[in-house]
Parts: sequence; structure tokens; C-alpha cells
Amino acid sequence: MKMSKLFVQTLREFPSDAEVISHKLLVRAGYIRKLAQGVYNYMPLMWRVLKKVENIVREEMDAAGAQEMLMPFVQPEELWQESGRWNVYGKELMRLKDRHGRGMCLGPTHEEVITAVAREGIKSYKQLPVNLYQIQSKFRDEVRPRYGLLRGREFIMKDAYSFDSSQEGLEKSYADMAKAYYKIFERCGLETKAVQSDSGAIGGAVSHEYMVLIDDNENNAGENDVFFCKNKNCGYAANANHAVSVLEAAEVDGAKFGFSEFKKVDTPDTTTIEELAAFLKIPATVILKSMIYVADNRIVMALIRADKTFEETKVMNAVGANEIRSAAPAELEAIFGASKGFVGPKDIEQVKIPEEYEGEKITVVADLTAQEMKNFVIGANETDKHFTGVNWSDLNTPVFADIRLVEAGEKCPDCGEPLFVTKGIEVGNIFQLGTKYSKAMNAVYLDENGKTQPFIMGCYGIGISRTAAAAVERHHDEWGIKWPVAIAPYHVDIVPVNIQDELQMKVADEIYEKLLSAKVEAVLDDRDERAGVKFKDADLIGFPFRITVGKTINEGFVEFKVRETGEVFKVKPEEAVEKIIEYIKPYIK
RNA sequence: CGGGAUGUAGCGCAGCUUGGUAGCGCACCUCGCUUGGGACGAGGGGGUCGCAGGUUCGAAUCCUGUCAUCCCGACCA
Repeated sequence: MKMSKLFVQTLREFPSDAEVISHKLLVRAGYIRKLAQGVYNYMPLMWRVLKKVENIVREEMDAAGAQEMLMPFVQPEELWQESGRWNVYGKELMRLKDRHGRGMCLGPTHEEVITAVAREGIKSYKQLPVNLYQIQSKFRDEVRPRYGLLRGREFIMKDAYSFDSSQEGLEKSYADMAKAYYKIFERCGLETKAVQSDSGAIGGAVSHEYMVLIDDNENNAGENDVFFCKNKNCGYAANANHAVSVLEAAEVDGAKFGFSEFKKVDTPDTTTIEELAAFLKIPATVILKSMIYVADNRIVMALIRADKTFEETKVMNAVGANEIRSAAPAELEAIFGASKGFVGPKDIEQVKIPEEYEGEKITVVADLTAQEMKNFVIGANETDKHFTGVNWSDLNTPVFADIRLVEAGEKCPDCGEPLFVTKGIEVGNIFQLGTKYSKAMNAVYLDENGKTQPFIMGCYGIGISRTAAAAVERHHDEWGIKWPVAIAPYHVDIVPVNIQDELQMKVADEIYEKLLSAKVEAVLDDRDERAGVKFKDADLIGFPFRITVGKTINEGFVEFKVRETGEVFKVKPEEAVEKIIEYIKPYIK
């Protein structure tokens, strides 16, 4: 490709509306252009990168025995009614109506469609197992799209779905995908960690997310907190929404601090745990913290030992909800008649729920840390009052569940070593769905005995566009992008310093033609620009290699530069060609 | 959904307080000059100042509404 013809516009400055480096660089280097909030044009350079990521994914999926197909982007409401998700998926699902008034939606994921496909196409156990995948655009009307391609509303995804006749079969399919995923990300130049995670709206029991770890605290691109164990024989790693830990022993009996009697005490202006603990001269470990949530429009009171904090996803799962938010202070006062900091679980069943909420009683869920507490302190549902010396016998027994957010330094649940936390970008995920969709949608086959059985399903996603953006997050410097060779839009940039110099231009042309015939993806920067302009653009765009043909050609030498390492070699033109081919060979088919 | 900020040429911004012919840098076009890290000179093209109302002789500027974009929050009671 001649640079003078390449449709790209690099910018001298970073865009003002971008926050993370991948967004800034991809816009500035002319890869993407925003069309609407969270919706981008993939310009020619970007599209080449995306196709390369796609092809790596495609090759590894095919090698793992999966078959590619393509499902519609627009889906009918009725399928989502069948699975039950039309009413629970929420606003992220972009809904529309066709001219006949029929409900449709833009595909945020394809469990419903693939289950319908399998229902029609798989009749016998002899056809199993099967794994089908596609690569296409998805649309999710995110609450808050941001960070460019890392969290867009429209994005490119590979989604695969496996169908098995047994749990063992599913586990094999799952393991095969896990293996393929490591290869895929490795080939894309990304080191990933598979972490246990919550399965969220997709459903299912076992799931892992593939995280590109971002150690840099200044970098916001890693949107997930990942807890992990550094013990090499252990390898425990989990998303914060799923992580568990072993806690140190703590003093949890209020009697040790003189609060063995159940009574109401004045605790003026103690709106925080710190203030309350200081006022009563007790540690937070004998205070039971109460937090009010609104989950699927039901009122939920969550309880936890007050030195610990809640993990909202866990709370949501514990009460079987799909959406959760903490109650606003005004809401809370309207319900409990006490201001924030003074609500508690005593006589909670008598609290009347206002009409705008669902449910007749407040759902109470307590963290496992609360179970062993004795003579503890709770809010009295009266401003400036608390109860002390409370025991579980004084309260209705709540549901106990793990709803606690793990903290760094707590002990690994598997080996007892301390846990560490870091940020991560989720580039892929794998789920064991089980029969959630096949049962709901009556997708069945006949087994060896002629009996009807629901498919045992798994689903496996990779964010293609997010993977490309994550690669930029991990591979850049102050001058621009440093693409891993496998996913770079072009392999090499040939820069004749002065296109008016006949010898320079002639040699550059020859190198260009030789590389093209060797199937190397080369760009010839034939623009009548000064060298500085071409160099800046080359670094910004991120070509892995550069061949500069300048004055030294008069002595028979050109310059060969490696973007990643900054190494520069002074070589003869033929050697430069050979060197490039040697570097690129593993990436040419 | 709550809070904050911003909308002026493709990009980055000034002008608004105090209403009076729409500006700067980059990018783009032409000519000259230059050619190893975003040169220089001269000339040029491009904007109904987000949109809609209002006030006024006159609105980018003041007022009202609306839309969009970005950030923070949606968390520790």
C-alpha cells in the first residue's frame, strides 16, 4: 500500500473526549472515528487489525473442532419470551418494533437464537457433541459506554455455543475452549489470566473470565478487580464479584466490651461505623452493619460484620435478583423512619413497604461473617439510637450467604497464602450453562434409550474489538502504538527520506516490490513530506518494522528499525528484505 | 437515574463578563523554498457559533427550553 493512497488521517493532538490510552491512540492514529456514543467507525487500518484478530480466533476455534456460522443481528421478541429473559434483561437490551408492531431486539448475545437453531437441527445423541460459533457485531445499550473500544455499545464479538449430552461432555468442551483461549490471546500478544467469575445475566454455574492484567493504578482501562494467589502451586484467581477468602480470627463478642445486655442506647450523630465504634469504644467487629438495597424493586436489607464491606453482585445473587442498587438516603428514611446509619434488622418484618416497591416483606440476607457474632450492636430504626447486646435469638433468622467483598491481604481459600489484587480487562469468558436455556426453550434430543433429554450447553465469548484495544493498552509508548506483529495492520513501513532523490526512491521501490512478492504486508511512504512527519506517523500508527532509505544509500546502506525494542540496524537493502522476511515468516500463511 | 462540566471549521482552542462584520494553531488547496524526528514564507478554501424559542434596531455573547458529549456517583448505613 502506498501511504499517499492509504485512507488514514492522523491527528497532531489527542482527542479531548478520550480518557484511556487505547482510545486516545486509536483515534489519533486514525484507526477509529466516533459516530455516536459508544459507536465507532472502524477505519481501514482498524479493520485490518480486527480481521487479523478474527482470523486468529477463527483458526483456533476451527482447530478446536468448532464450526463457524452466522446468526441474525436482529432477533424476535418471542424467543426472548421463551427463555424468560425479555423481562429480566433490562435496558441494556435494545428493543424495537417492526412495522407490524412485533417486538424485536438487537442481539446482545445469542443464547436464544442458537438454542432455537439446535432445537431444530439436533434430534439425536448421535449428532452430539457440537460447537457452533460466529463472529459479528453485538449491541448492548450500556449504562455508561466509555473508554473507546473497551466499552462500546456496538462491538465485535466471537460467541461460541457447545451442546453436549452429559456433564462430562460439557466439561470436555469447556476445557477445549479454555485451551483454545490461551492460544488465541497468546498469539495476539496478550498475556491473560483465567479467573473465576460470576456468571451474571448469561446464567450458569461454572465460569471463567480471561483477563489482561493491568498493573498500573493510573490506568483506568482495567475495569475489573482481580484477586489472585502468587503461590505457583495454587494459582487461585477470581473476579472480585466471585472471590472468597479465609479470614483471620476476630473478636466478635460484644460482652467483652461490656455490652452483654440487650438494650437501646443513645448514639447521637454516629452516622458512620467509625463514629459509632469510637462512641461506644468497641471494635467494628462487634457491630452488625445494615445496608438497604433495592433489588428488582424489592427492598433488601443486607447484614455484615462492620469491618467488612458488601459485594453487590453477591448480594444480588443471594436474593435472586437481576438488578441492584443501594437505596437513596431519602428512600431509606421514608421506609424506616430513621436516617441512614441507624437502620437495623430488629422487628424488620413489621416495617411497611411503600406501594411503589414489590414484595410484602423486606428480604434480609446476612453475610457468613455475621453468623458467629454475639452481643453485637445494630441500628434501632430510630435516628440517634442503636441496640447493644443483640444476639441472633433476638432476631428472625435471616438467610446466610457469602456477600462479602474480599480484600487484598486476606488468605487464599485454596492454600492460605495472602491474596493480591490487580486491575484487569476482560477479553473473553467461558460459561458452563447447563440446561438453563434448553429446558426453558424445550430444546431436546433423543438419547440412546429413545428418551427426550435437554441439551447440556456451554457458551464462550471473546471481545474481538476489545482484544485489539487491550493490545494497545499493553503495547504502546509515548510515541504511539507498538502492535504485536500478529495483529499489526501492516508489517513494515518503508520510508524514503526524500522522494525527490532518485536513488532513494528507486531503492525504496525495489524493497517494496520484493517484500510484496514475498507476501509481506508493506507500506511505502511515498508522500512528499519531510522525514520527521513520516517517522512520527510511523511510530504513531505502530508498524512493527521500518526500513528507512536515506542519505546512507549513497554508501549502499539502509536502516532497519524494530518498533518494539527500538533496535536499529544499518544493513544493505537485500539484507533488510531478508531480515524482514525472517521476522515475518511465522505470521505469513 | 443523581451531580458537575462542555458544545464555535476535520482536530485542539480563544472570543461570551461589558451584545455591534466569527478568530487562532494544526490539518486541507496553490506557489516558492526545504528534505533524517511533526520546517519556513506568501496566497487561499471551509463554520446558519448544537438545536428551538425569547429579549433587542442588532445575539456566538443575555434569558428560557431542548438535544448531545464528557467526567464523577450510582458502593461500605
